[in-house]
Amino acid sequence: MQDTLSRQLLAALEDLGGAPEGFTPEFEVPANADHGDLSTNAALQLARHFRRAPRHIAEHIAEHMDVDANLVSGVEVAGAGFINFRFADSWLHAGLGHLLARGEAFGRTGHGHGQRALVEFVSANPTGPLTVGHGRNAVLGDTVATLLEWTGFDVTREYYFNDAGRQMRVLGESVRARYEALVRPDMPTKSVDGVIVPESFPDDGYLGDYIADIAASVFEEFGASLLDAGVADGRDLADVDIYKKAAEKAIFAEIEATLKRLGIRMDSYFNERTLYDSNAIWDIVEALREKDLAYDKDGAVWFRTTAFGKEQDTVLVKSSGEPTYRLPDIGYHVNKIERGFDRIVDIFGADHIATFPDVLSGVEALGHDASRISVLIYQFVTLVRSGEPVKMSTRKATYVTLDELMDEVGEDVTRFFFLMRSANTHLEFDLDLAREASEKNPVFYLQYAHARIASILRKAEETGLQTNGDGDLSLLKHPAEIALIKQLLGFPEAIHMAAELTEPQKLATWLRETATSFSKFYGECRIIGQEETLATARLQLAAATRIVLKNGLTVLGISAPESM
RNA sequence: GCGCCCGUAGCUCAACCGGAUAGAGCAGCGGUCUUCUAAACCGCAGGUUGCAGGUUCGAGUCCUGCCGGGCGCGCCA
Repeated sequence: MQDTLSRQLLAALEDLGGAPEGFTPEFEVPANADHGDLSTNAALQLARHFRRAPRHIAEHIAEHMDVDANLVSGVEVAGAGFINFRFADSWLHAGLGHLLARGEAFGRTGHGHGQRALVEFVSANPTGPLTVGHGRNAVLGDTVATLLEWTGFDVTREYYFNDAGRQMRVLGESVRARYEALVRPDMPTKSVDGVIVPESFPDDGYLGDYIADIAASVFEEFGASLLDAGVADGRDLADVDIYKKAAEKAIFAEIEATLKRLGIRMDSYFNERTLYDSNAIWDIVEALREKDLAYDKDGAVWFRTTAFGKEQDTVLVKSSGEPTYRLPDIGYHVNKIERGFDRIVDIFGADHIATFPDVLSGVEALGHDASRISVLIYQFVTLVRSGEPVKMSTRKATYVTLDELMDEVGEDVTRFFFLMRSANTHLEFDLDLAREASEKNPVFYLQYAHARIASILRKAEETGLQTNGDGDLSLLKHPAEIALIKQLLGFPEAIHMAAELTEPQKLATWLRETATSFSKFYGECRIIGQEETLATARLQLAAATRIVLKNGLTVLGISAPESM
């Protein structure tokens, strides 16, 4: 539609001497329905070029545009020089027919056809259960991935983790201490952050109950044999591996189960260690040295981030010889590009805001196209309990787990809760009001509209009306019907916009408008009991609405119930 | 101190690369079920878009400076 209008508009400008090279008119859907269905500010933009009043140009265009009456029923000039187009009913009816024919594929577009996308999200090291904060990450990432799939990309969902760092070692030591206490119940204890722990427990160890559970499973498998083997003093770091492995396995299993509850399945788990094994990170250091972007100082290797506008250079390799996280991060992103992904999306918490530009600089410096990488930053979720913010720490186990949240409000509400707001605004969640709040959650509004349509279709079938026939759609002329059709036909664009901007919240907002539009139609236009041809046509409009709501909810990962 | 994000109705949030009269929900007030699901619908009320400038035909949106909140600023990740 826009392409057609665009061509006709440019043609109408020929008598004025033509539009400047490369000029493309912009169209938008006006906020106010009085301003038509599609509007362009082209005349305003061209005023300077033609040295004429915008209104004058607009009028010229409106008069000289050769529009197809089957597509557009009206062209009007308004305001300072806007040109407003009104769609012809026949075009809307044809669109509705197309929608019904496409069914559950309606909304899918081919923008990304033939391209591969990688969405990296969650990426929590397996040191404990997923928390509410991880939930926001997981739901955003999964939904962005689905949006990209709907716009034609071949999408891979990837989870990045590191099981070789300090965090994981401390985790293993925590498990080992709990295990020791199982073998020797009389072992001395001490207190860490107010929790009684075995004496050998690390001071910065993980305090959650799940650590004891993992220790118990190790004890079940090995009995006391690990101590008998002479590693009981707990000072031999090599042996911590057994505990670490056990913890990693158990925690990953739990994480996967939690994600599964949310309807999320990862396609790939990427272990940071891969980058060490392949020597990739050391190749990067050398490459950066050659470009004079890396140098030695104080026994460490530094990255010349000042060359990219930073105030200070940053360390890539510590004087101990260990890389900082920045180096593998660069390596990881180069790896993503080398794997051939055209579009790469990272989902990061706000604490990464300052650091990922370094990574992009590194990728760019190594001669790769960093513009393929986009980063979705989300602000933190603050939990409020009894009016007080809850400090969240995985180590201290003062978190609320994602599972607990789902137990309380359900999976659908959990997903929608994280999707209904723009990612870069702070999210405050009052646990005491969780249940109450969930009943007011707009997700029910969407599901209700869907269930209501399902009910109508059931009832219509009982009445003997045709629910899948070819009614005469041109009978749909009521303002509420026309408004609803226009809304429904905007679905592919809503998906595309949400995907393009990586803002799933746009789709959630759009779906709410759709449900509202349907409610108006429902209130004003009865179906059952009307003259049969009209009833059949309206039934098809209802069926089309159901398709859009179902597809939209599916993209968001939320169920579309048949009844409520 | 420096960097990034945010500031819109009493509350929680929208507003599609700058567009026309800034919109919803909740809370408040008043209406609507003997007919397809009232988890709904209709109406009323609610605003100097934090403040002050600037850019232009036009600014919630872009720029500058303040004020307020958040997150970072380590040879931690």
